[in-house]
Amino acid sequence: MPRVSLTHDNEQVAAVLEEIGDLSDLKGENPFRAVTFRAAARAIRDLREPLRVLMEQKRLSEIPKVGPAIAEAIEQLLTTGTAKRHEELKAQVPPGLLMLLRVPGVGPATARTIHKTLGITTIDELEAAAKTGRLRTLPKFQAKTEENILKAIGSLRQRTGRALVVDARAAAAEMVAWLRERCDPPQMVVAGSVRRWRETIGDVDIVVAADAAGPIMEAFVAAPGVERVIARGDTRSSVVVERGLQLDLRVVPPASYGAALVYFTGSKAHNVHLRGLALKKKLLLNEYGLYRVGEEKDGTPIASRTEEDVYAALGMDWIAPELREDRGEIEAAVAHELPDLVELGDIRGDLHAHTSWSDGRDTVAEMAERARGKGYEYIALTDHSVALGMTKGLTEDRIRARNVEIEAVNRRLAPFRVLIGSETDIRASGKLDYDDRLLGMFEVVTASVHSSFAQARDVMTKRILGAMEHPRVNAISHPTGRLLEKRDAYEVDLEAVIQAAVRTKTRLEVNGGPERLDLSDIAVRRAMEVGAMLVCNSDAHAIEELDQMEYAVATARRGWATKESVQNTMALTELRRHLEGKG
DNA sequence: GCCGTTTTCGGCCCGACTGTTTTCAGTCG
Repeated sequence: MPRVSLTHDNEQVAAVLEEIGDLSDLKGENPFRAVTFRAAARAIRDLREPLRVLMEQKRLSEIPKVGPAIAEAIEQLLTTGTAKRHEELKAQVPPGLLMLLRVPGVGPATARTIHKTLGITTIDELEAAAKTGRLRTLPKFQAKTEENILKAIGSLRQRTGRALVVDARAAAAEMVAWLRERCDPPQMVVAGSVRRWRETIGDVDIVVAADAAGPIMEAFVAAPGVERVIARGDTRSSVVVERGLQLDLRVVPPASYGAALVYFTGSKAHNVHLRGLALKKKLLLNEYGLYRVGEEKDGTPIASRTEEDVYAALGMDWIAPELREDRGEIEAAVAHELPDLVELGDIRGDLHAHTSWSDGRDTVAEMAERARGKGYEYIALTDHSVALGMTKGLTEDRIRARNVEIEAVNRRLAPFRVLIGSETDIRASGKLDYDDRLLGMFEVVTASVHSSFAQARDVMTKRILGAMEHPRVNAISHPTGRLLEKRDAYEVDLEAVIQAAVRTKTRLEVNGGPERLDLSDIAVRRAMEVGAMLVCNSDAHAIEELDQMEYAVATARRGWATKESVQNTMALTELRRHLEGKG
């Protein structure tokens, strides 16, 4: 999974180096050259210093995989914005071939073949060729391959082009910081789907309460990073920033702040339902306040200043933004029966994180110290099992070696506790990647699917259920395997998995990786209905990513999860009792 | 392209899986 880079520069450079790797592959150059460019990109994402500083201090060559050629490209990128090597490759490789790589199952070799023989450079052309059976004329292409490519294109098309919540939050935070610095409005909040923690974001809504809108609008459209101004008005402006993300700013009078917040937080369905409810009470709700019908033009609102006021005036409890999807939260609020949602502060530890022993960036000690710094009582370090060769999965010898390190850290940081964990692969056959003896070496085992995503639904379901039956498997990680805007969930009978979670006391993970959020909020809701237990995890591969717990908890909240339903809200002693018995 | 020596070029985290093949290339993680 790509990590969040330290700075904007670092991320930009990493992205270009990665693209050089792809282009070099497409051109058919020495494949190890591409490997190196990608490795350098990864090393840059792992950096803890800005590239610019390293360049100024002539220390670029200290970065792993950065030699003379890549250092030159980095310098060019940082000083001129482009790299010679990148431009040359772009000129030599037909535009569009890069897009073909986005089709799962199409790699550089396939892309090259279909371009050379059929002249195809776009996904549309590829789809047409597959539909008319022309792909079949190529060597090593049969009906099945054609079918797979069509399926892959189909799911590619279903993607919405929405931003991941992590990217939208970053863009929103940058803008909010800028506006605070320039104008410091008394009240400002990011509303909309960002505030509701939806898993993907269409656009970002920022609501500000101020008497004079002029200065803040001015600052908004002049913010760094604004690529295009769509609209600039007295109460509302819209701009487009990087990657096409749209930011809307609404300025409302301070007296209307609460009502505006309700209105701009949404969801639309929630608002429609609320307004309908208001009408039944002969009230009218708009973005300025709650009024008696007929008085909205010149009357004083019954409520408007805070959200709490507005909900209370409608005879209901305040509703957490994560619940505002019109999925029963309004009825529950009227009946004063809203769930007592789990909160970030309830989390006592993280049960899924990686270290440099497998594919993580940071050491056991660094991960443990950061976890302790977050106020946790424990962290399970769950490095990968052997099947994931690419991730340096742990052999028995390396499990033991890692244990020595963990024990030393535990002595030093007590009473904080590092739990000896494993993220064990569930292989295509359904077999776990470690035998029972090796599994017995771990205090926490989370099992997950990382291969053969295309298995038939019943095969995949059996595969996962089989793992859940195993007495040493405490949890199933990212149970559906989806990558938002990138890869669909695999076919699996999720209802059967949720039922099995209750029966076998296996926990279902809510994975906080912003591209996963898996289980989804919908599935969490179902798990709550049948009484399955969850565990909220960061799946961190670096110390900063421990903060991804926030996304896991938000997703659990969207699924109405309570503290009692999330296992890692337990204190260590209680947790240990559960782990021994399973669960 | 980079690395680490076997100091001047050979090897490059590698295993599982698929779809096409009778032995493997390509993709994925």
